[in-house]
Amino acid sequence: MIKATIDDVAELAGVSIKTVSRVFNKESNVRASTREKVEAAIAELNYRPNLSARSLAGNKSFVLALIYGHPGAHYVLDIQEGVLEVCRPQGYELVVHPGVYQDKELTKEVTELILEKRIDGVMLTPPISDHAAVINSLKKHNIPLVRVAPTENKSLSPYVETNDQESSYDMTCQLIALGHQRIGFIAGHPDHRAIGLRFEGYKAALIENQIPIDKTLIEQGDNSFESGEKAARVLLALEQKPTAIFAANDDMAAGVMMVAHQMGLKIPQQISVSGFDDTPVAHQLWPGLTTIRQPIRQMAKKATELLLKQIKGKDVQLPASILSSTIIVRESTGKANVKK
Amino acid sequence: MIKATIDDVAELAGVSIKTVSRVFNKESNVRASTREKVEAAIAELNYRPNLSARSLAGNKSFVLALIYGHPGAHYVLDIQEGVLEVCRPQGYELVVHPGVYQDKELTKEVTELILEKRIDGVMLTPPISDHAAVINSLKKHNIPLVRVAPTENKSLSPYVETNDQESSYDMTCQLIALGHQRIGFIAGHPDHRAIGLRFEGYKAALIENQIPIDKTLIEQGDNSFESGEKAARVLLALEQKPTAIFAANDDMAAGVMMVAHQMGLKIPQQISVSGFDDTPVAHQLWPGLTTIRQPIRQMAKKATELLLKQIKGKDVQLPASILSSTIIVRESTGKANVKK
DNA sequence: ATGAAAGCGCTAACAT
DNA sequence: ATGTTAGCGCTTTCAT
Repeated sequence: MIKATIDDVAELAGVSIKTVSRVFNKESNVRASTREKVEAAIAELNYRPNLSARSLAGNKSFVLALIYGHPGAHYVLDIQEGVLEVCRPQGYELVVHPGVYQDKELTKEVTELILEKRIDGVMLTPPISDHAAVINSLKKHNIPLVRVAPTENKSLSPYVETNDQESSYDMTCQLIALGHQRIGFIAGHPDHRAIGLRFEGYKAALIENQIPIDKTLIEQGDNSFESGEKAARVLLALEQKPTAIFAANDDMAAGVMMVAHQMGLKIPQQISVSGFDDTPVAHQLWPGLTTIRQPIRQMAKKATELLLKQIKGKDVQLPASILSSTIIVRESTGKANVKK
Repeated sequence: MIKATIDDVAELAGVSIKTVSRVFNKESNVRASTREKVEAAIAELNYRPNLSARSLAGNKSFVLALIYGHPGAHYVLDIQEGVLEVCRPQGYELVVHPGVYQDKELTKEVTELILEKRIDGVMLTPPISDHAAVINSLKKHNIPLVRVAPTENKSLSPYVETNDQESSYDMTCQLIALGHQRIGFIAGHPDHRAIGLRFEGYKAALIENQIPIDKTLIEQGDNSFESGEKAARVLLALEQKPTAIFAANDDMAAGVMMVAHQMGLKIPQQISVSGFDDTPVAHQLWPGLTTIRQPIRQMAKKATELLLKQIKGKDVQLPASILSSTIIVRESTGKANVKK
């Protein structure tokens, strides 16, 4: 079936195996006519080079690793599929490694993985994109690295990011335009730095619109639904309730909606709610959640390109391009119901 | 760093490389004292065998492939992590391949993947577990195969499954016990056979309880939220409305809840709703969705064990063990509100 | 522009 | 119980 080796191809094409190798690796110094002969032989035999042999001889594995923290299943799967879409056609495979940011063993785990499997390049996703020890170890071993949405030490590796801060700013401005003045904010998990930027966007919008920042309106969450519920219970029990709550992710926003429903508050008439991420939950909730959609798959594709470029020894310039998120307006936000 | 080769270890331990190989591969015929010497040398040099060399010489890749259809991001990620948990400690890596059941190219894609990457074993998840062409191709190439929740041709490969049908039966009985007589059912995508069994469970429960099966209460969905909405609009517009709706998955159940909310129907007072899968959505909806949780991760772990057993040439007996699902009761189901 | 020869680091088959 | 000798199918180096 696929038993053909480089020798078979060489024989059929009437050249040496080195020439076949050159054709396959798109090296120069092959006459066009020779190249065609070889390509015909490859096609006829349905030849595929043996990866193990290539790796052994060339000291490369043709394998990339994706180390992911857990910002949600859809995020991870989207990243994963984006990477595959780009790396497979270029002959690279992907190995995935679920990592836990707080795990003391994480750095060791990752280091062993890349050393044992001779990984050619690594991609890190939030929150691990900002994990200093992992990054250092990778740099030390000189492994090509690319990060998705890092917030710190951006000069350490190529990366891709999205305009989270700007989107949050826009979302907040939109709420203000709807007449909201008391806008609650539920911040994300502190380990997850990229989500921290969302808070910055919120603050910037308030300042820009000369609305004082009221600390009682700001709660700390941890990205989970439950933390959203907890924060909402605090915010909605305030004497001066917010008329809108902006949660740093959809899961927490879903928690807010749950509490609002339980308290008999009408959304959006009595309380507007908005989230961030546009997870599937966002449009399955009632009412539909106004949120922000990141171009996750495109980020993954772009990042993979940057990684492969590095692996192939090409220069990658910093900073990488920034991809834009989009506000998705659904039914959970509406005009402020301000008592006059 | 990890530059030590088998020769270095052999030299340090004062034995031949073959003996080192034997120790590493846990072969017999090594004296205990020799084994210890070798192990000490391995530890001292932090030796890790080169995977490529092992693959090339042994004609094995130490790589498994997971071909997944798309039954939902959490399902996929759960499976993936379950597989990794078992295969990594045994020295196997995992390569993932998102496949589309309807894609005409799927069989070719999978075949090329296993041939080019010299995959040692393959796991199929629903709905691809029942994809005859893919299975045949794999069998033809003699690749060890394990399937998650197949419904057909079960003798073709080892597999793991859960008691979907029984769970659906139990869920339906539970609704009946709450006084429901008119129970709507929204069936899943016909390509996804495992979900079809859920319908069988529903029917069995009705028959058992001598409730006539009313075809107007049965709608065909496709596993999507939108199809759940569509089906709910039909069911809830019936002259003789159901008092409960059981959807074959959570996404469709979420669609039902959305429509009920829009129609101003109180859940569960006017309409009970239940789903299947216990996706994160289930407890983020308001009210919380009564549903069924499958032991996805355990299934994946069990399946991986079966796959590795096959790869190592051990006999695997059919049928494989059946793991049990659990009914999770939340607030979306309640007593039937039957007008007397 | 092309080829010959020497490994890459391991396993397998066969000694001993 | 342990060692020796050939490869596995490529890439690399160095000729030509």
